[in-house]
Amino acid sequence: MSLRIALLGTLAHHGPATGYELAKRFDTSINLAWQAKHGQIYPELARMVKSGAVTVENAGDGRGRKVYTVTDAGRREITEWVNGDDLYRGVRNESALRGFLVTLLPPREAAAVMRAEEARHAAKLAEVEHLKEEVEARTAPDDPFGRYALELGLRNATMMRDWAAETAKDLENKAEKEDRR
Amino acid sequence: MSLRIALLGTLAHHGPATGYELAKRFDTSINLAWQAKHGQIYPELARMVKSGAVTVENAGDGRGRKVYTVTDAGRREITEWVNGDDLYRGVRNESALRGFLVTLLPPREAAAVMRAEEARHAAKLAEVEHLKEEVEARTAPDDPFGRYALELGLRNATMMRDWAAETAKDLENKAEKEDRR
DNA sequence: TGCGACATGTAACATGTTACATGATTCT
DNA sequence: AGAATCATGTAACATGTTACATGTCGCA
Repeated sequence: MSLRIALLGTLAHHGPATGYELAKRFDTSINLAWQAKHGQIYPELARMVKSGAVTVENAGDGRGRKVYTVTDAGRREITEWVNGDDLYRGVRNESALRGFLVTLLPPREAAAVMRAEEARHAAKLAEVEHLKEEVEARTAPDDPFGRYALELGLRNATMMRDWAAETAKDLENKAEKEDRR
Repeated sequence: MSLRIALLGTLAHHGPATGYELAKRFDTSINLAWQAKHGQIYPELARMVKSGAVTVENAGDGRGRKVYTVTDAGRREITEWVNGDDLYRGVRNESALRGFLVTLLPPREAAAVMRAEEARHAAKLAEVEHLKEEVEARTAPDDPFGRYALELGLRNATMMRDWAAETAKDLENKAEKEDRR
């Protein structure tokens, strides 16, 4: 369902696009909210044509490009979904799982694992900051599309990095205490 | 892969358990890191027996309970996974998607959507706080298993709630500005 | 005795990823 | 001419959810 809404939303905001273009948009700011590969996108577009949420048009070029456009029914679907309370699909977070399991290791090793985790999140944060600059350079300053999600991506990466750092610190303290014994 | 690790980790920390018990543990603190239903757990346990990560024993009671125990090979799998950098399976976040699409609505409606989002995250935060108290009452104060993940869950819910609130505020400001025009 | 929790398992389905397959256009 | 990118699609597989199917045990 959510993939469908993500595709409709992108079409509603940026205008008609091909499946290929939609796939590439999942590499930009919307990446922080949703993603999909073309192997999932093409079948979904076909389903949406059938159900009337979008229309197709053959671009008529040799490549067989197909341009998709949202219909009013499609726009209604977006509004309904946004107003719904679809939330919390099961959380599945490898970092949190690592935070869980790390206590099975001796504190020194555990701390090293969390320092590595911190580094990964710091790198992710830099990535999001870069993406933000890119988006800001490309879009009008008063166009908030993607801004809110970008802000969330930034906060999330920061939060994860700090959590990993503090967890590492805590484990390092524990290791030291153990040494003194 | 991660489900397998989550199951092994739980067995390693709490000791041998049945599939049913493992399923119930996914409703406690590990819920903030990973989850699974019994429909996924039983087949996975069968696979792990085959590959030697766990052993089974029939409890011998009429209910046909089967108790699973981690093997050394299973423990090794955990350590390897924790030390790996398995991270960032595609982010799929309905809240962020809502933050994306909300700008397609008029500011007043959009603000209402984000206020509802704020309320959902505030409720989630309360839930995690409650879970934390429960865990703290049940486990020894120096047993950090689950504590780090719980802390992350707390931070995440707080971050999401604040983000939703600030986004709502921004949209409310926009609506007001529009009214004055 | 009947209900709810305990207990295991499978089947059907939905979602998501990777690999395979094919061909056009553009740039060097 | 060859490589990279554009462009669409399907098949095989992995993961996750829901529904179906079956039976036990403890308690009111």
